Amino acid sequence: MRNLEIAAIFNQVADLLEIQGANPFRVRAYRRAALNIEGLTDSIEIVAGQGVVRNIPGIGEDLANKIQEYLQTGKMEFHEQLKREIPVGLAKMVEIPSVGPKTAKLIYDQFRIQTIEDLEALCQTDKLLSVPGFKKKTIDNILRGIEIHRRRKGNYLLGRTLPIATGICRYMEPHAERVAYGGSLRRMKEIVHDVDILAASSDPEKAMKAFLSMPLIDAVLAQGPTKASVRVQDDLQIDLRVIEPKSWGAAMHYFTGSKAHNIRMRERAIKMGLKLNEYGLFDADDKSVAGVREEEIFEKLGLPFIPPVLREDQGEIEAAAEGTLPNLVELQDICGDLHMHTSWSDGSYSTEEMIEAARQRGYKYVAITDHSKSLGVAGGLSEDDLLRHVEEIRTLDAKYSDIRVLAGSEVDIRQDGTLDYSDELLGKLDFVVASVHTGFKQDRATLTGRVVRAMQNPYVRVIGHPTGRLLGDRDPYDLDFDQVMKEAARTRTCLEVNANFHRLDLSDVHCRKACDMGVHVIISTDSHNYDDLLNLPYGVATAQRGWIEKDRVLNARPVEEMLAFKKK
DNA sequence: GCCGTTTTCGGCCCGACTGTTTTCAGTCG
Repeated sequence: MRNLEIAAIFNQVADLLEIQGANPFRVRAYRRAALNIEGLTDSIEIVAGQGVVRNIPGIGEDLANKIQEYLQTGKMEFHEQLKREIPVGLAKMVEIPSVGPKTAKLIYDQFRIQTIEDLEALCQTDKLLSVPGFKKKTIDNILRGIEIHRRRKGNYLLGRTLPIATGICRYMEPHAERVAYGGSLRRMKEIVHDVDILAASSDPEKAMKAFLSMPLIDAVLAQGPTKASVRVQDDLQIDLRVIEPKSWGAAMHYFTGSKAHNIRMRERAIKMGLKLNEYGLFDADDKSVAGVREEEIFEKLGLPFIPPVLREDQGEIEAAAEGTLPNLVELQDICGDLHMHTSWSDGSYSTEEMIEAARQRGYKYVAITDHSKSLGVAGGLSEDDLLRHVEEIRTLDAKYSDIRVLAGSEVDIRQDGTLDYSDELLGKLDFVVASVHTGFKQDRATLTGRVVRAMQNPYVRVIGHPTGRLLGDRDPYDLDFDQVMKEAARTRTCLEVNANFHRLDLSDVHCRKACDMGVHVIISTDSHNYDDLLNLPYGVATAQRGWIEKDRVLNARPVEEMLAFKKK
């Protein structure tokens, strides 16, 4: 997959063109192309091999040629040329908040500054004051921006950020008529960069005042009558926008994004002789056609409601127009959790305690899947222990009438691709998850071979956390997903959508690919304690972002039907 | 640079806040 490489180059070309002062629409064209290549489920080499690069939205003749050139030579001459004309350091400089392309270019032209360190040093002299348009405040802002840029990790896990946003909404509720979070958080992206809060109020001043007096604020970055930005712990930025209640729906749509989705929606509005902005949908006479409810906006644009998780301009508007939006799996469809650990291996609670917790969540079934023997660090069970554990599970299963308890294992896929227990032993279990926990650094062919071999085992129903990634901590290991998914479809082995918000593995992009390739999934929490059970919504949202429909999710089926999904 | 219910040229989404300006450019989302 060289998709990300090409997307990164297009993004850098956009940055450099912007600094050169190129046509903004040309810049946008590169950005849009980058975004669409990033979101592509297939590898760009394959798409190019089939000669259908131009089917990707935003890729025309010119960009198609540039992609071909890069795939064939490993370079893109236009990109190289831009790098010769403009120091790449300038592209880095625009990453500083408050420094845009114009400022970067100006500073470079006047002072030949091209690194952030040099810019900082320059700001500490008074040389910049001689430049028209630069006064102390501007310079202070640049220095502050440099500091934020240095400190910010910029990437915040969905599961860490959502509770903060929910807390702020709860805090704001008494001070406005309606409050909600929007942005990438509402779209449930695995990583978000900030928090967008929207409030509807006929007294914006009151709402704004309440927001700015929240105790958790470290600094106020900007504040106006209807819009404010603040920074809280870990440099997380929170933006608030206050609008009138009559604009609630339009504003929710606008602030949920994505930006690419919004642009497409506005273009659609224009074609229908309408104008869409955060205040509403307006006709040629500037009369409001819709705005109070988000659903109205879609209705008046001739579309069914598009769920926020799909709003990425990845074909959802076309699908909506054709009436072919997916029948997405929903949280309430999930009737059992099929991956969890107990104190028999590295979980925190006893088998009975975990069953009880799952039962209280209303699940109809649960699989207890502790680690297997070779995973010593996680207290993997020996064969004898496993047999005793199965006995315990059978006893507990008999005790409960309202929840079915399946005896399982998360069996290790060993470095040579064999499984950690014999087939005879696996045959005594109801439900087997197979996972890679070691040898992440092996080459693509070896790792792919291990997973493929595991899927060929008749007892393995699902591959756990298929890419092994830990968001922000560990890259996914190198798997040939075309091969893995083909084999998963052929052997009717499910792939797990691990709902732990550090993993979300499969990712949304891989879910979409699974969808396209006829692979079934299981959404599991991989719980090690009670709190982990609460992660399920993140897994469901990730599946939704990958357009996964209910009938593709095995644990959205009754237990007998789920178990009857036999392997080939 | 892309694209087509205004189709191969001439458009391209829209508005808030900031700082420096007296009307706007730059940045951001």
